[in-house]
Amino acid sequence: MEWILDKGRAICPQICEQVCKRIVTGEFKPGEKLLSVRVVAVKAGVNPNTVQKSFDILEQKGILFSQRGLGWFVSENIALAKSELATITRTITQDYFSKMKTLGMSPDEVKQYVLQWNES
Amino acid sequence: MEWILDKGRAICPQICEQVCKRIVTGEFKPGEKLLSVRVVAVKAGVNPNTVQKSFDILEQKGILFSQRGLGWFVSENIALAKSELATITRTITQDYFSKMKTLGMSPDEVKQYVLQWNES
DNA sequence: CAAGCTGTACTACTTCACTAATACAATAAT
DNA sequence: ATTATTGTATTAGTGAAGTAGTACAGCTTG
Repeated sequence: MEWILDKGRAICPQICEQVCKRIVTGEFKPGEKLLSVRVVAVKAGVNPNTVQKSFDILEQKGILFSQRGLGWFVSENIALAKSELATITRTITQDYFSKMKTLGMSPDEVKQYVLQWNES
Repeated sequence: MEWILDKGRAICPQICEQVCKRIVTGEFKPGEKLLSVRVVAVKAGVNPNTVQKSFDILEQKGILFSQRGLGWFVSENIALAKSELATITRTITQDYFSKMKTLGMSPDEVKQYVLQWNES
């Protein structure tokens, strides 16, 4: 369970994204217990409160749930994570097109530009 | 000269981008005098200091230059703005691919996803 | 029961980007 | 020369995001 976070972006949403992704890819299974807030915080090199906040958000969306004294668990309803991930993907792409538009690129030009992209 | 800025992103780089774009598209011509820092600030609904900072950055890159008591002017060397805009475009795209990768999408999958995108 | 895990809550501190206000310097127009 | 407009500089304040530290509550295991 590696946590590669991009400093410079807000950490909270990144953790949310990562959890959703791992659920969708099957790395986290329904009902599975996650590592504790503190442990994740250390592994990710982040403050426990930030992890807590992220998990709270995911709980509100029904993707995770917590049991006091026990830990955090993956919800049985994977569809929620799947849908959330799709929304995130969409939002990020929307933002990308929006930014490129302010630089004077039409959607079609953006598509062409992306197509010829090669590099990681 | 409209200034549509996306709150939520840092304003400084957005102003820099916009100026570069306008130079490249020919809206701002070499040697042309820009509106004053204060006027731009009002038009963009932003603080004059932020505009000043942005222009300073562009001056450092040789894209703009200032004359005390006179105003800000577009440099004769448009290639600099062109190159800067290309760099920005590239960086934004790089970031986009990077974000999508953390969501589990390979570059090829990203390309497919972008291709079928329709919406502004 | 006691110890050691958990989640939860709260307050204070730091940093960054931007805002706000003011003052000063240089140029042009009158 | 005076006035207005410009760039420039400085200081202080604000809000968001994250850090840091501490404390409390509930569950499990020995």
